Amino acid sequence: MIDIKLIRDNPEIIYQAMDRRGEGRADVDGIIELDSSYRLMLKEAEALRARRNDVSKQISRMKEKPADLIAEMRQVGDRITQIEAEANLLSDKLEDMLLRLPNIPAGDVPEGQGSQDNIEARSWGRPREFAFKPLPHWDLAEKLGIIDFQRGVKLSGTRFYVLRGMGSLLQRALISFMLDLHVREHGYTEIYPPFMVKRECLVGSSNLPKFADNLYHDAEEDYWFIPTAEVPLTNLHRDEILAPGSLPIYYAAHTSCFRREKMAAGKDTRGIKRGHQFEKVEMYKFVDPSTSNDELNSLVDNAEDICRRLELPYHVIQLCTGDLGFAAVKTFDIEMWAPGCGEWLEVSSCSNCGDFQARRANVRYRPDPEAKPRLVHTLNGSGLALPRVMIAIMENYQQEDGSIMVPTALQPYMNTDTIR
RNA sequence: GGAGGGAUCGCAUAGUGGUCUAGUGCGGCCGCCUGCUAAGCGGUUGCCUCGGGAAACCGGGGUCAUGGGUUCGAAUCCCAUUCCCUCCGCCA
Repeated sequence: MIDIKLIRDNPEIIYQAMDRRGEGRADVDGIIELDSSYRLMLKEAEALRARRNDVSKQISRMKEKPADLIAEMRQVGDRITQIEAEANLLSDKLEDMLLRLPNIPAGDVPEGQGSQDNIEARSWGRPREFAFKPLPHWDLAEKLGIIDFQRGVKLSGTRFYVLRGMGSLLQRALISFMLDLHVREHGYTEIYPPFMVKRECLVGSSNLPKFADNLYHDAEEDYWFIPTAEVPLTNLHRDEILAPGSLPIYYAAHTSCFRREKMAAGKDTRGIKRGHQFEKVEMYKFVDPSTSNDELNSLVDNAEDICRRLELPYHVIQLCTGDLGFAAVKTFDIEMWAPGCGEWLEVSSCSNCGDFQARRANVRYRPDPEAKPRLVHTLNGSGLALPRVMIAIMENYQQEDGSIMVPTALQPYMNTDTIR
């Protein structure tokens, strides 16, 4: 959420931000208008309250209770109730509009309309030369018996699959490998959070109210299935004031993620690239605002480190203003080349959200013991998304006989050097 | 799921309709005292929001789990919800 005071005092900054994102300005005007009428009403209600407080105090000191004053205050009370009811309607509407307004892109984010305007920041490694025609992972995995697509569909329908034997072990090995690296070498604390959370957590992380379409929801208990560990991690410190010296905080979590993928019906249904349920290791940071840009760079590097150690060629893409996510100030995606299906796979997306989520989730810190609380900055990044890394491993490490070599870094976790 | 108890300023507690502008202790901060430390003494102490101000700050409103209600007036009374604790039941 953008600070209403910033919108109120510097609307031109917000107009420019919306233009850069390719969004309209209409909502901004609506917000400014609502805000001003709301504050007018609030002022009136508060003046009446001040009077009632004052008179009530006087009455309390009188022995004889004056009937006329009491009658008048009864009317004042009714009026307050009336005005506040109207003011609450306005403030609810205002809140909803603010929650649907995207974040302001950083000044150094390249301008652009959409993904075609993203720019490559750097690349690492060289794609392997194949002496044979590399197979897509769905053929490889099926032949090896490590992914069962048909039974996945039998159990749960389209976009579900079953990992089996070495397929399941490969995923588990990767999860342990990634978490170990983040915890032991990158300084993250491992977290195991709930996979179902309350509605307000989704508001805090920016998934609600605007993106309800992509979420699974249990109506009976009002539990929401997390689409990413970013949701519970953001909310770990919701409504808290972090003590001086406690920043930065680094968390890493492995969770299942649940997404309806309603918009993409029929797209990417082959293989394990885009399922309704998938595993991901997520990195999350709560940091001092002055450091968040540097923290983004080290976050991306932590994700890249996984790729390098798995010896999988990748490139880093900086998203342009038109492709930036709702909550992000600045984002870098990491993509791995998959020679079998012949496409770049997004295995990580690392974003600095500035104070956008922190304001929604009310996460603050005290710079020093006597200082007023300030909003933290939050950052999130995949480190990494499992299915796509598995695709990259299967397709890049495949051999002519259909077996798959295990990356050196994973061998201790799998007790073998080949999947056959 | 059933029965009962509870939620107060960082922590611990007091507070059953108007001197609560929420008291006290601990902790924190500032100062004094003091060979050093400890102790002692004095002062101070949250958060949100609106208005004024360049700012320090000043004034208003709100905040005693949350949302409603009763009342001129609610931490206090009523209703609903959430969470916690105890016991019973069920359970990986």
